[in-house]
Amino acid sequence: MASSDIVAKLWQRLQNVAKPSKLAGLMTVTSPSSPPPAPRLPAPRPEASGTPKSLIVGTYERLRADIIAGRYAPGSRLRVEHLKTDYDVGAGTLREALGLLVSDALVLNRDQRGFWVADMSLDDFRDITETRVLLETSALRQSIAARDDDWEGDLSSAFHRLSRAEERLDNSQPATVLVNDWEECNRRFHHVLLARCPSHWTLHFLSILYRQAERYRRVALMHRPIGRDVHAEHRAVFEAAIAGKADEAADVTATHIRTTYAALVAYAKEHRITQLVPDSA
Amino acid sequence: MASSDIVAKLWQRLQNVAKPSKLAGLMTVTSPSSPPPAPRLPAPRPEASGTPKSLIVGTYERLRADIIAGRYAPGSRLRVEHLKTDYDVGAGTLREALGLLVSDALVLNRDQRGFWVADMSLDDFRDITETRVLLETSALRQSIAARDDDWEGDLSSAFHRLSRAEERLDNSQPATVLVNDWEECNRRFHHVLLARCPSHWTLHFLSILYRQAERYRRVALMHRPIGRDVHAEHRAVFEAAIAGKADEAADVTATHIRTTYAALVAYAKEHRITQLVPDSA
DNA sequence: TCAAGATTTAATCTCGAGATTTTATGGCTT
DNA sequence: AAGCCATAAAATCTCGAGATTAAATCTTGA
Repeated sequence: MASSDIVAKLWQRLQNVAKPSKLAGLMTVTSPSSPPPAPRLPAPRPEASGTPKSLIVGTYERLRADIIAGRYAPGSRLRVEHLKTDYDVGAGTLREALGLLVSDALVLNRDQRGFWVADMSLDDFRDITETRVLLETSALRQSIAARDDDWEGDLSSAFHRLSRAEERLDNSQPATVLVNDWEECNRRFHHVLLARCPSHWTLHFLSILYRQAERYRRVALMHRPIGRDVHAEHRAVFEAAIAGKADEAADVTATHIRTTYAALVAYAKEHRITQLVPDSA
Repeated sequence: MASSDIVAKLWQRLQNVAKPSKLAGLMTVTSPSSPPPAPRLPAPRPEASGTPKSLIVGTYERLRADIIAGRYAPGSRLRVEHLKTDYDVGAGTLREALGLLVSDALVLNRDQRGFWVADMSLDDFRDITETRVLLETSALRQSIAARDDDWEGDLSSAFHRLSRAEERLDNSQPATVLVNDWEECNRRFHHVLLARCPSHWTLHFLSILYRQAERYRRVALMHRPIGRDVHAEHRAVFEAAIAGKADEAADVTATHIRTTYAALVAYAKEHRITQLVPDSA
């Protein structure tokens, strides 16, 4: 309840929308029955992309981007009848795209009762964080145990690119394009780190958790840019992994993953105290 | 490759179908483009069930039961055009039901290329087993740490029922109805064990793994009935959990989960040597 | 005899309209 | 004034047919 409230406030700030009334502010996050709150600006349909994807997958990706970017607030309903005009596809197509999002647990679906965006809360983020620590340290140990020359080369490359992206972020104000850039480099670095892990199931679950964490990371990022400490953590993981020090790499990774959570909690508390104490309209 | 081959043989024995030619036997498991191998006997549509479910969910459950029971061989294609007549629903409905199975990873779906039953292999089962050990020991520790009187009562009840089901299986030949009964009791026992674990994500992933393991467990069960050692393991977990001995409970649980995998490997090897060395028709 | 390209077949993908269920609204009773 | 039931509105769910894409077959040439 309380943490969910805090996230709601963060969310509103991130979206730069006029703050609704006290009741509506709560409803937006906690209740599925809120009135349509989102501006009608879905991501454009890319005409000639790399590979010709099906309409379902294309719609799925556009919807996912919109959800992660916060165009649809957590807890808000996703009505097929409305969305199909926004995204310009049939009802069945949109329905299946939503089904894919349900697999990612970004969208929930109760039988005969429609779809809505999964809620966000600090408790949920902590759960995501700790589960990810458990799986990622395990996967990292297995990946390091099976390391080879190719892997070390790929890892060096990914680390280098990430470093450059972090420099760019460090030297400027947080801009969406830079955040997207860093996000991709960060994803790739973590992906390569675990590339030699033989457990497909562990990797599958981690990919789900990573996508979930994306929403929270984005909130934290827009307010507190990447610091040199984060870069130092990446460097420590990289060097330990290359050296084959599995225990050390796992420890640093655990700390690294938990750092984002701690940063969001810290910001949420500070935010609540200094800026959003007056909650009236 | 080799382990996948072994599972294919197990599968054929379980289904009691005439052994196809060498090529066809391999194709059935490894290739998605095999001719329709399954008998057309889908589960009947339950007319008046407990709660009125949507057609999509109903079809999903029928399909899942048929896949787990082995009516559709691993790797075989699931063509919407054929299935919609068998299950007597529209194409869109069947399509969405298949989408739900994709979430469970019991069915795969390549864009524009249709659906097929997920493959089975001993490697995959080992992965499932080890990932489940990692998550379930973690969840069990958290559940025990948060135990209370209600939980102990529920656990005693579930353990009692499981014991009775195991007695019934022990005293008779393996029959499908008894296996189904034991399966449900076993599921419930493990579910109650973890009921106090606060990590929803861990439990979510475990539920997926449990459903996956169901297919493999069923193969092992039909050939090697529940022994008293399995019952002893359940008792050990139960007593340690009630007593609050988290480390002990976790250790026994890990062994318990790995036992099923070891039993299937042992049977597969034995089976291959004594009976299926001649692979010709 | 083998390989590459064109034709045929078959399946998936997509859409719009109709049937069923849920939710919201208004009036009535206690 | 509060709670409950009937009515109305809106949304989900479902289906069949058409468009698009992938696979299989046949033909042609080297």
